[in-house]
Amino acid sequence: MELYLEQGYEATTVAQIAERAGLTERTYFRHFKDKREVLFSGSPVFVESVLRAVRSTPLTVSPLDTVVDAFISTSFVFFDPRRHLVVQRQSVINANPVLQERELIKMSSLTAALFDELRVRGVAESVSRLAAEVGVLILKVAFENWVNDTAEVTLSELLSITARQLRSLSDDETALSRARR
Amino acid sequence: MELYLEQGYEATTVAQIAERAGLTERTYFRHFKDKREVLFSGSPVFVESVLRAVRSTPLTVSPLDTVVDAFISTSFVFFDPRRHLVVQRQSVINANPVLQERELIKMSSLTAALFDELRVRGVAESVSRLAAEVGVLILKVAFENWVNDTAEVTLSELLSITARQLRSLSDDETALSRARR
DNA sequence: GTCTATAGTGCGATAGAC
DNA sequence: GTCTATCGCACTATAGAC
Repeated sequence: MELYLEQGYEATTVAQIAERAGLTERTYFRHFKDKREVLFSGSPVFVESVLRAVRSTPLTVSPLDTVVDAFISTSFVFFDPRRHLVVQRQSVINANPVLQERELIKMSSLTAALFDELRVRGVAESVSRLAAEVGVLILKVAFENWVNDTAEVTLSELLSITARQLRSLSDDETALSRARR
Repeated sequence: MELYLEQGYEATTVAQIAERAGLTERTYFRHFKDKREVLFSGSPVFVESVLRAVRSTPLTVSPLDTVVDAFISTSFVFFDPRRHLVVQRQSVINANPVLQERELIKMSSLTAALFDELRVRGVAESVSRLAAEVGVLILKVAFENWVNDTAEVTLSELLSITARQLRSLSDDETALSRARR
């Protein structure tokens, strides 16, 4: 993070990262599969925490609410207390398309993991798929607003707000499409 | 595509691609910025076509319907007549995480382009964002079902079906969350 | 820990299109 | 005469094989 912030991502070599960490280049690649991965090492921990939250949610809660609630409780622990660090990390990512690619595939694997978890709970396949996708969409939008927001509202709050907005978008759409029939 | 299908993506070198095309490696990199990009050269054309469709839609149509309708009309021309080729291409992509990363960032730039287009039409920022995101989500899910489907339904039809499912997911959620209050 | 293949870049030369 | 496409060559860094 230091090197990426000081010199930019591209200008930084793995050799430099290894040196600053007091390791050899070879050892870097043992821990992280490529130059990008070091910025995403927290991702599996986050995913596991979300899945745990889903598992501990009663089956009476709707699938989408289950997912969003899991994000809310996990964000409260994972993101809200570390806003500054998260913002720095995001600024590095936003400046580099190759890092954005990696971030997107992490999101996509989060979606896949949630889909599986919902399926295991007995939710129908097509509903699981959509609930996982829509849930992660809400996370994405809320997260972006949280990072760009100057007024320091919590990510947990923004997740609720975004979920509500999405519902009202859909209500409007439903109303509109009914009106047009 | 030939080489990627014959030998796999990783096992294929840029030198081989250039040779089969009767060019040098250096010229390949003039046309495509990296080894992956050659599989995505159709993407900007698709995006432009979608944006044109959005522009020609009356402002009375809701934002989400505008986006979905644009996908339907463009898919009818772009995907439905070339199912076999699209399926082949997708099988190469699905076998290689680095190609999936590239695909995801193309989707993300489609979302950004749609967001801008809606904004230009005077749609509010937060609505534009969500309509673009939800629209692309519908495309993603419908496309995956289309590719995996043996019964040859058109992508255009699947787009309508998926949009309807998403709406009913949201209706259920709304009903459920109201019931729980 | 060492050794190597290959992706990807920078620069310069050449040739053809308009 | 300018613009654009191709090629050749030297070079670096990532990533993987051994």
